Amino acid sequence: MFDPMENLGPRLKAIRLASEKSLREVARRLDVSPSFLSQIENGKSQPSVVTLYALARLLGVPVDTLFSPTFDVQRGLAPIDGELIDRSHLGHPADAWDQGGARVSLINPQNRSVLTMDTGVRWERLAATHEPDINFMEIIYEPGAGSNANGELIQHDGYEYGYAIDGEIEVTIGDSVLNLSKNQSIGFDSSIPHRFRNTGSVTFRGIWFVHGCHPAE
Amino acid sequence: MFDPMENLGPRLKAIRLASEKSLREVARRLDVSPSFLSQIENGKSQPSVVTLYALARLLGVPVDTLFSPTFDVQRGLAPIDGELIDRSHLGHPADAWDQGGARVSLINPQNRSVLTMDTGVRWERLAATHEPDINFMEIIYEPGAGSNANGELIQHDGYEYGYAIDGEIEVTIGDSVLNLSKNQSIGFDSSIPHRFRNTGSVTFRGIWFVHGCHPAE
DNA sequence: CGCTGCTGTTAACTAGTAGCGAACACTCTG
DNA sequence: CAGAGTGTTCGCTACTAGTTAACAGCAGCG
Repeated sequence: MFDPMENLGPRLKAIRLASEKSLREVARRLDVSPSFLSQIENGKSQPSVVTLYALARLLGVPVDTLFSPTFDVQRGLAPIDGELIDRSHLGHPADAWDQGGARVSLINPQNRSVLTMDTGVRWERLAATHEPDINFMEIIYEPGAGSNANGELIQHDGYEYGYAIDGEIEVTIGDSVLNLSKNQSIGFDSSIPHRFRNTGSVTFRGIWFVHGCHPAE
Repeated sequence: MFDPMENLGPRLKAIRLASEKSLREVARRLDVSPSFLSQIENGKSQPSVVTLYALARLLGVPVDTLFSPTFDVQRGLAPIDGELIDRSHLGHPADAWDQGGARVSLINPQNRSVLTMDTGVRWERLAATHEPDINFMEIIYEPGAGSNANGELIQHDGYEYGYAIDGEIEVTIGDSVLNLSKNQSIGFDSSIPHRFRNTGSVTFRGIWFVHGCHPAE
């Protein structure tokens, strides 16, 4: 058996910080004193069930998330922990993760499954429904990084949609070379050969949606 | 808001009975007194967080199950609750704009097609491919605004994915009320009745993806 | 029938803690 | 410097989580 309380505090704190709420703000909305909340977060006190529940609600996470040390909201179990996933192939982006099972999946930044490529590219999964051939993720390209080390174009069935949160990225689609920068968005038929490359000097972050309408079902 | 404790006791009892364990047996394995367990089940006392957790473990259900007002023991997720659903009208979000034609579409913020609702809700289209039943957009909810003026839930075929760029929004899906705040992301089967409402004081902005997988596939 | 062993429920009590207010140290901003 | 924000610690108390004990009801068994 493992002690559920051990991780509760730190976890709560992590989630609160991730959602950029101040301790006092959460305390106020929870209708508890800031001091008490601090004590909870530092494991010096334990909330009652009602408080715990309210807290989970406020932070937008299922209660179970607060217990398991590593936890992936969508499947209710400790996930494949990112980082070390061996990804030999690099096939279709929509295959990146095995499709999870939930009908509803709300994910906190620190709970995302992460796929790190060797090239300074990271994909962080944003939701896992049981819908096939769909990937919803945040993609991060460090300066100089490209979707493909040697610069070749890739293509796959389906469509791809993206929104630039931060930074700028060079998008090559077919013959055109476009620049996608902050607040711009893009959508394209991904059967057209394409490639991304961060030619700038700041990290690029974008919300990406890959819809691989299954070639051979 | 609903009171989480109200259903906790009865629910625990139901689950225990379903698994054909006697109160005393559960109490013994939980290492609490039978009387106390009885009090919990009858709402005359409340367990501590540790006890609750142990109880959930013992009964083999996720903690959240114990809170959800209606649930299905088998699937562990609150099912679509029949009571308030009838809403056939209220078209499909994926039909919001007529489907555009390009294979590639890069859109600048100031060039987006905008759909303004009367309720302080705006949808700004982020890409227009010729893919049917897909909508990729930025959605903006002013404080107080809701996806539906009268607060009804809507449902439609397909899936919906969202990422919170700024602010916070209350998401009701089925029986669950979640809070989606900055950097959090969500994905859900949109055939479950759902609703959004900005209950906070700042404008909510999110990247949204609605995928209406046409019913007759 | 009484006895034993099970079921769940209630009453009275207490040890422990959930939660509080006040004061703390720190960092920014003006 | 003051002022407003951050989170943390201390000491206290009101309350409640969890206890034991006695309760009622139902089954089988000689």
